[in-house]
Amino acid sequence: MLKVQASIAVLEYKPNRVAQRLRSTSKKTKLLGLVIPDIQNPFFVDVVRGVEDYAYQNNFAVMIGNFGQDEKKEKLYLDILQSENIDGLIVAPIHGKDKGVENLVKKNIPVVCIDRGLTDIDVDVVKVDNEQGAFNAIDHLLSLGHKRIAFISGNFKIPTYIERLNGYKKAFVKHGVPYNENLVFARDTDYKSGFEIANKILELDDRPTAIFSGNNLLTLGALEAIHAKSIKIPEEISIIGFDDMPWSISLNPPLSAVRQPGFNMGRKAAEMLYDRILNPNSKKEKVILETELMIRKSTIRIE
Amino acid sequence: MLKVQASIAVLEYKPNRVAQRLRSTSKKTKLLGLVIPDIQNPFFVDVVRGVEDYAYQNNFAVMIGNFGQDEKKEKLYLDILQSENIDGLIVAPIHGKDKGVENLVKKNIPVVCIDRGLTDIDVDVVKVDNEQGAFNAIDHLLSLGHKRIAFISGNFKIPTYIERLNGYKKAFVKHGVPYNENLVFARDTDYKSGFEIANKILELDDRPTAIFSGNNLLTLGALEAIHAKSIKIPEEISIIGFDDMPWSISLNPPLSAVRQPGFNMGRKAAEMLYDRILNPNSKKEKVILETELMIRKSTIRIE
DNA sequence: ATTTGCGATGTAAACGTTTACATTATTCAA
DNA sequence: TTGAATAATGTAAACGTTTACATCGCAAAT
Repeated sequence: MLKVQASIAVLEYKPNRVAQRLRSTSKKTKLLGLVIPDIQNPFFVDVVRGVEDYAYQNNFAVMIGNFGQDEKKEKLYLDILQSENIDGLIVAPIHGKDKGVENLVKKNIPVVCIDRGLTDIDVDVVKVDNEQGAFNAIDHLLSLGHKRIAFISGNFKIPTYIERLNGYKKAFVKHGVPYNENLVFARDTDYKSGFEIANKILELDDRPTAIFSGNNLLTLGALEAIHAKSIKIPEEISIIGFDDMPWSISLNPPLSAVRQPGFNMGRKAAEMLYDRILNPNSKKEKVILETELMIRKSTIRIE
Repeated sequence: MLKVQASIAVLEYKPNRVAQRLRSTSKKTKLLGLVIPDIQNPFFVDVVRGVEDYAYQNNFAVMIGNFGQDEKKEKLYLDILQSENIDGLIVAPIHGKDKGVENLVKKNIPVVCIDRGLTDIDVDVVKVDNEQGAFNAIDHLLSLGHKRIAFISGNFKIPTYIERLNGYKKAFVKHGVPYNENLVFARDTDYKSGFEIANKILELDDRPTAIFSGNNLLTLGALEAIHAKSIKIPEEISIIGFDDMPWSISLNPPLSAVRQPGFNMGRKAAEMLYDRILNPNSKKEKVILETELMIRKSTIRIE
């Protein structure tokens, strides 16, 4: 063994990553940024795990920022990560015209968007076929005879929810059922919104026979509202949610849901980011993954 | 306005955090490390949110490592964070004799332990009264007339689970019911373990009338196993879990649980870490927070 | 007008690496 | 044994700050 190598071993020398990152020009410093809207949402936890899985295998460290749909907070994390000299960034932009993310792309910092793309600029993105996923859910409900189907959505500034709304509408068209815009409600993407919107829906004069909720947390909030009013699922109201969870089967009742492959999305995004770092000028890639409709016990046929 | 200040504003100059961190001696660089066992566990997500909440308010960035109870992975993250020149670290050590964490403490790097302490060394820690929490759960079950109460635990190398076991035993003593060690099962802390152990329990000749599960994920796994066998909760078996979740009320049935204040634990840990950074030689602090017993519908009196 | 005081600006070294090159040591063939 | 080739080691500058100190400019006081 060489003398230098031997000393490295003896002294347990570990290079200082800060100094490395400061000096290094070749992108070998190995730090990824990951900026997500809501770490309480199990879907994004899966994404984080996917990213982290790839990062770990490839000796990257990951710096995570959770912005909770707060635009200021997102901006701060973007600034921080940039001034941390990250090699690249995986981000779910707060909305389709996110200037903060746009700027990073323009500065030629490797960026891949996850769950949602950017409308005004060409960027790598890995997402799910939201329109098809929502279509499948509503198609299922309509096939079961439901006509009044409420949609608890997140904010329509987020492209994901626009796409899900499109799928929702398309299914109505297919079944020749008129679409009623009074039945779509959009607010935040958290538990509380789901709870509150569901309460409003349940108090409607002509109560819908089914609810389609736009994400994990909205579903869970809606469930609490329904149970609080002792309304029976699925006998009195059907519900199907976007996003599946490992424990969906243990909910009351076992929840029908549109499954997104969160872990794979995260992993794929990390892979793509790695490619982008190595190859900054290659064509931007759009990866659209499939959803899967999980039919369990929260949806039922009505006459 | 001064000329220099003016130029800073005009050019939108943002200091490079990497260079700052490299040079700075005063601990003003503002980077915290956070190392947790399982980001899929909603309890730790709450902890992360608490830490992040404090960090955001105080302009710290947080670098998160999720080690999934993999000792090598934990070691790697500890090394990485150290060579990132973090100002301090919040960590849930993989077990009570975690040499990696011990070393950091010895090197005088500010460390606060969360959820679990270290047995061989004096360190700041914020945790919950696990013994009391488990005692309350088992006391509740025994008061309801249960005598055969299985315990689905995590690995007993983790101090948390030893403490929970102690609470379990203590409750038996109080009620004068003999404690049966064949009813305590310890493996990993994840969903799968909960599922598998519950399966084993449910196939026991003299099937327990109640289950106490050691964490969130174990509970959820156990629920799936019970439902898969179409065993009715609470009529045929009662279950109570350590860790509450926002959606516990929407589980089938609404879950009785021992609530831990995860968010507050995270926040408190971040505060303590900040103090420790500012004041490296002050006396180490132990903060023990209270749990709360949430009685819902998964536990029932038997004759 | 000159001095004093203090805020603003300037300067150089240092943090621990990488980069690019120069130098020294070792190996192997002739 | 010599020389060439190659491996190992040495050197200096640079990355973008902070630190500590020196200098400058300007207002108020003399």
